[in-house]
Parts: sequence; C-alpha cells; structure tokens
Amino acid sequence: MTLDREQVLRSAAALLTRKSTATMDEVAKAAGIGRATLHRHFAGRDALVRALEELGIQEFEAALDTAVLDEGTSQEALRRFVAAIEPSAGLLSFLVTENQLFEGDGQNDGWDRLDARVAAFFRRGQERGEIRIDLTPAWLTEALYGLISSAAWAVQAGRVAGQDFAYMIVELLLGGARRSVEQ
Amino acid sequence: MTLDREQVLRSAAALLTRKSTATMDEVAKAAGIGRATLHRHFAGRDALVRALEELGIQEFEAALDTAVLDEGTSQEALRRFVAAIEPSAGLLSFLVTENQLFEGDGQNDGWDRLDARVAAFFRRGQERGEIRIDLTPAWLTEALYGLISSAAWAVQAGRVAGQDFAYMIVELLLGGARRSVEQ
DNA sequence: TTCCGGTGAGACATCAACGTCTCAAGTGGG
DNA sequence: CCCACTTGAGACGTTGATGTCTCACCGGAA
Repeated sequence: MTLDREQVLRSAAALLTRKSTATMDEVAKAAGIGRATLHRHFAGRDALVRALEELGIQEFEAALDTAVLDEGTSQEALRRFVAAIEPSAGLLSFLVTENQLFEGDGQNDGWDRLDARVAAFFRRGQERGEIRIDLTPAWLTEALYGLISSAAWAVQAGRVAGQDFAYMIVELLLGGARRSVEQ
Repeated sequence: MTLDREQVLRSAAALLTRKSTATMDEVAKAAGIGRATLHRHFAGRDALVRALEELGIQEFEAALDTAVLDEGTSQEALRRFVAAIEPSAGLLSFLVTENQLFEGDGQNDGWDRLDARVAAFFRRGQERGEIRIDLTPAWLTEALYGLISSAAWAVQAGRVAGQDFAYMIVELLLGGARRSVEQ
C-alpha cells in the first residue's frame, strides 16, 4: 500500500488549521498512519510545515490563475478569487500565522511572488479608477489576508454562515460597512 | 526591590506579540529578571498567558470606554476606538490567535462581553442607517479584529506606515476599497 | 507460492522546556 | 546597624515531543 502523500498533507492541513500546535503523533493519527511512516516521508515537523507551505502556495497560485484577475471589473475579479481560495482559507490562515514566527530566517520566496500579484491587482484597480488611491496596495493585500483568515475562523467557530464566505469578504473589502446614500 | 508586575507583563506582551512561542526563559530575560523570579509571580506559562489575557481585556475595555461609542457618528466613534486600541493592538493580536488554540475549555468570558459591546455598536449603527444591514454585526466584529491584527503586523513588518494605523483600518472597514463616484 | 518493499507498532535515546529547590547576595525598612 | 525579605543564578529531576531503530506483518508482483 503506497502512501498517498497528498491525502496526508490534506488531513495534516485540516488538523493544523484547527490546532496549530498539534503533535506529529496527532498528525499521524489524523492521517490514519503510523508516526514512523509519517517520519519516513517528512523528515520532521519543519519538513512537514514546509511541505504544507508548498501546498498552500500552490493552491494560492492556482486560485490566482483561476480567477484571472485581469478580466472584468475589480469586484468581479476579486469575487472569483475569494471563491477560488475559500477551500484553502484554513490552510492559508495557518501558514500566515506560522510564517510570522519565522524571524527572518529562510522564508519561502513564493509568498513574495503571491504578494506581488495581489498587490499588482489592487494597483491596476487604482489605475483604472476602481480602487481608492489613499489606501496602499500593500495594506489592501494585508487586509485581504486578514479578512480571509477572520472569515475562515468565524465560519469554523459557527459565528457566521459558511455560504456567505465570499460575499462577506468582498463586500466588506470593496464596499465597506458604511451604508451609502444610494443604497 | 519589589518586582514591577505591570512592567513584566508589558515586556512579556511585547515579546510574545513578536514571537508567540517564546520560552519562559526568554520572557524572563526580556523582562530583565531571572526565570525563578518569573515563576514566583506566575505559576507557569498558562498563568502568564492568563494574566496577559486579563491585561488585554482590561485595555480593550478601557479603549471602549475611552471611545464612548454612543457619541457622534459611527465613523467618529470607530475612529476614536481604533486610535485608543492601537497601543494594545499587538497584544490583542497575540491573544486572539492564542484563544483560537483553546479548544473550548475554560475560556475567559471577558471576551464575550467585549464582543457583545462591539457587536452592539455595529447594530446601533445599522439601526441608525449608518451601517449596511447585509453584513452581520458578528462578521463586522470579527472583521474589525482581523483588520486590527493585520495592521499591527503590517506596521511591525514595516510594510505600512505606523502613523496610518487608525486611518487604514477605519477607512477600509467603513468606506471599503472601492472608489466611489463622488470621490 | 515466494519474495520484496512498504507499513504499523513499539522500544529507545535525546533534547528542550518546565517547575522546584537551594544558596549567596543585595535591598529596604525598622 | 541589623534583619527580614526578595532576587538572581544555577542545579536538579520531570515531562512531553522528537527522531531513530528494530521487528513482525501484509499486499502485490514475479
């Protein structure tokens, strides 16, 4: 029985999303495999996290590709992206906080590439006059990540409905909470 | 030389904000005291975190009191609150993620009280017609926390300017990133 | 059937952090 | 001045997670 590496990473992601301090033993049990087997495929906890990082980056990138941020209005593009990233929101949330722990040492540069793509999206929106120019692309990028994490957590905690995930994020990020005059 | 408990908690908060997995030894060193002394005043890591939780709740509550959310428009009130919470943003961010680890066991009910006050603020805004009603108070509350955390982190990482802290959060949360017609 | 590679279970040593304790030193109050 | 109290430093045992290893087992391929 050959190990399904993908499936192991999936269950590890699901577990670590809920409990970021989970033990290697817990991760193994969650994947339905032995701890020894887990070690055979991932040299250690660090290696596991790095593999999850690769997975997260890959899914993030796939979501960006799927969304085709260049097409249509900023709102339409962002809505497509958030909908595409939703299944990975928990993993992303875990990786973001995990990344904050790394104090500057070898940080996967994949994140920089993704940050750049998202920031570029907001910048294009500004150039087309669809996005405010008094909020920097860097801040909008960070805010998007924060809202995705918050929404993922709020949904999991049952404080908000899961079906509203994309709507909540996009409406708040683009439209804001203020009730405008025309609506 | 009597130990300054407040000062110890401050430096612990500052350290744990940056490195949430810091050791008791690191916390002690950061506070300029010995590990034994730290243990004399906080029975263990849990006790320390709980003390920080108390501090965070207290500062959060103080910020809510300072802001007087009932007065003026929602925007003015929110701006006052975010400005008041800014010094505690890092600590809050740490406590929020720390809280997510606690799987339902004894959770400080002070958070519920704070959540209720914030949610009530958004609900009042909705009733006065200042806040959209298609975004629930619960989501707006979570989103506010997420934006505060994101902003605190982004400022510390040097990705955004610290002086824009309150402006960025309030403008994005209330106004949204979309460029409106009249502005 | 017979191998062979991968697996699960468990034993084992290692290591880092924890919590406790002791003791010398220093401070402040009486 | 002296004493009570607190601190800092370090030693010590304990715990929990880690990483490695062995061995029996099983399923698929020859």
